[in-house]
Amino acid sequence: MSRTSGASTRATTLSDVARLAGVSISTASKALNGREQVRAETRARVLDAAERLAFSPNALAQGLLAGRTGTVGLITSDLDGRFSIPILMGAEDAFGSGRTSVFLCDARGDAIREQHHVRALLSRRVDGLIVVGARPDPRPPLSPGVPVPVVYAYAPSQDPDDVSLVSDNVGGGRMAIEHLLACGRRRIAHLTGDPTYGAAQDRSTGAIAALERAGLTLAGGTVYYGTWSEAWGRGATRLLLQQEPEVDAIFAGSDQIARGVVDALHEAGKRVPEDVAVIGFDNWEVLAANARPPLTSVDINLEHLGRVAAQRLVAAIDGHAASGTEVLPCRLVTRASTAPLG
Amino acid sequence: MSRTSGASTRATTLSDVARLAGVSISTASKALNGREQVRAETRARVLDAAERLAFSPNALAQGLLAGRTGTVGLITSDLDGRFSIPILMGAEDAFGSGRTSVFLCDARGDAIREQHHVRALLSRRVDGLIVVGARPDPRPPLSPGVPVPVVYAYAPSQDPDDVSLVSDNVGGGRMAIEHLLACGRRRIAHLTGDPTYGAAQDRSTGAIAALERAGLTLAGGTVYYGTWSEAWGRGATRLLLQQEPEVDAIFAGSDQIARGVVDALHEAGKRVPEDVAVIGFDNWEVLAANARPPLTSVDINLEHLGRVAAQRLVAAIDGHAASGTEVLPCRLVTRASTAPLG
DNA sequence: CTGAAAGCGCTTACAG
DNA sequence: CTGAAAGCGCTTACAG
Repeated sequence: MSRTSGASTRATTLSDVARLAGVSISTASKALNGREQVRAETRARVLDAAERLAFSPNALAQGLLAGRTGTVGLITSDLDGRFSIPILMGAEDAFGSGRTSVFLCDARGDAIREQHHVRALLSRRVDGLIVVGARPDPRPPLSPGVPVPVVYAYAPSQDPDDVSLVSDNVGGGRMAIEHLLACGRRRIAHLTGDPTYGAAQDRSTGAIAALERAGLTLAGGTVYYGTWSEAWGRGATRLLLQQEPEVDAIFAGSDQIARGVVDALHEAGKRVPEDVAVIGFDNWEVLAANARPPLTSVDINLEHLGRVAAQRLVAAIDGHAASGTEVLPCRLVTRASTAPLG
Repeated sequence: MSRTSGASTRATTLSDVARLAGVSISTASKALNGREQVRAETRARVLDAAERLAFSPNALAQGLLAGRTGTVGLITSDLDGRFSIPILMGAEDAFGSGRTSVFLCDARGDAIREQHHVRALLSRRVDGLIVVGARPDPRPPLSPGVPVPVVYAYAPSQDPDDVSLVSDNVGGGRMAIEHLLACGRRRIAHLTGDPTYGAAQDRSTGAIAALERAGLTLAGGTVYYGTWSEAWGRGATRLLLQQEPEVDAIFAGSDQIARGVVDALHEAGKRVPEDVAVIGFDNWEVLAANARPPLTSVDINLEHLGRVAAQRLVAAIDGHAASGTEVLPCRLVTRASTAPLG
């Protein structure tokens, strides 16, 4: 018999504790929960009994009584785990250790599967839901009638009355350009991904606005939209170098694109950052930190997003419902791919 | 008042359904649960009432009765989400839709935090636990006395009696070499990561054995151990090319290393795969698919690992406890970085 | 300060 | 075929 065969032994219950301590169940309950009306000596006896029996109160029974379970559902559509885990970690932090547990469900971008998970979670009486979208564009809200608070993170709900948390992509774009300007760059291009992504548009908007404020326009005359891939980063860079050989900085819309940019610059005989500074977006560690040189990148702060999502959810559960979309700031992480013009 | 303010309205209960259908609670229960002893017309009436009230049975109450909750805890230490999400997806598939929900907790490599999560999950009466390690080496088992079945995935337990599931790294190393041999390569080197990782040792062992079987030895005469980074992949490749300029294939111990290998080969004027074939390990999509050329890689099949972990856990919960470490096969994913010698 | 009783929402023998 | 009763493990008024 292995240790795990203990699965069959009944868990110790409050009445076991009460019996061992020689008190009633209600007294045992009060003693364990720190209620006032218990004699110190009695409380000690109960605590001791609980300790010896390794008593762990049944959270199901407690939840049934309280009408609150201390559980939350996190529904994601994250296929490679890049978004969900940081958001989960932020949420765990915000909920505080042990007070709340998180059900994580992956809907895989499928509305049916999502609906299915919502139903299962509601039958488990989660106190609330966090919905993490697959891409950072407005998404349809959960079907109406969900009886618990919902917070949308990363991808906002299309319903402006819902509580949504998104990254400030406009601000991130501005931040990237301002950093390049501070490095003394003046011929700055912007190569980015799929133009159907709101995030691509927003980052461009922020970038162009920051350039305008400095009295500049984009090198190459326009934003280079394409796909979120290294290959496009390379191709767009080659194109750019033909049209604007004197470019001295490139703002890439993602770290993947930035990786391609750096490679293509090397092949064209350009030094990074001496000749051309490069900045990425997402701060995806495995890509940004291992590039040659390591990439300066705009971090969208997913862990913080998760933390705030959890805070808003807790507030809503406690009846302090907010509403509307909240935009959270990005953060610049500087590495070797950007530096002042020597 | 937004829709989410519905949080305050009491959820509909079985007795609401019974009242609307004009039957007793017990009859309503039987009708909904498909028990035999209910007249068809009565059942229809109950089902209709449940439908109209959007009744969703309280899983807490059911779990309290059944002594089983249909929940499972997945404890991970995955900082970037690379392992947990595929494993979670496999587990979700294996558990079957809706029958089981998964609590995901991130211990972040901290034993205290892990212990903490275990306690919280046990108080929620999970039916079992899956523990996903931070790195694929044997790890200390959960503290004894956990009253539910535990399955260790990715990183095995140090206790050989525990149920553990690991990837066949020896087989993966063999597979990589056999593929290169099948491509007609004969001067094959192996550059890999941190030698304190059992996985690094295992992959090397498999590689060397496969070479021996073909009457060959490693190009360069030895395994090049280093770190799991692109930088090491580049450095090791330069070293190798000095010592063994005629190398015609490189087996890299990870995709990160393989990315560095490819870059360094290009810089040395070697074509991939014409002059040197390159194969990676992990099949980390973002790295492998975007390399130039895209990398052939050994996939450790995390989703399958999760699926099997869930199956073993379900079996143990049902009293069919297995024991010991089970080794799951890897899978070769071919891309353009390997090809037959022209 | 302590304990008997009611009840959270359900299921399952057990009578009728 | 239907329903009253007991009980899963706990907490919380309410008496004593």
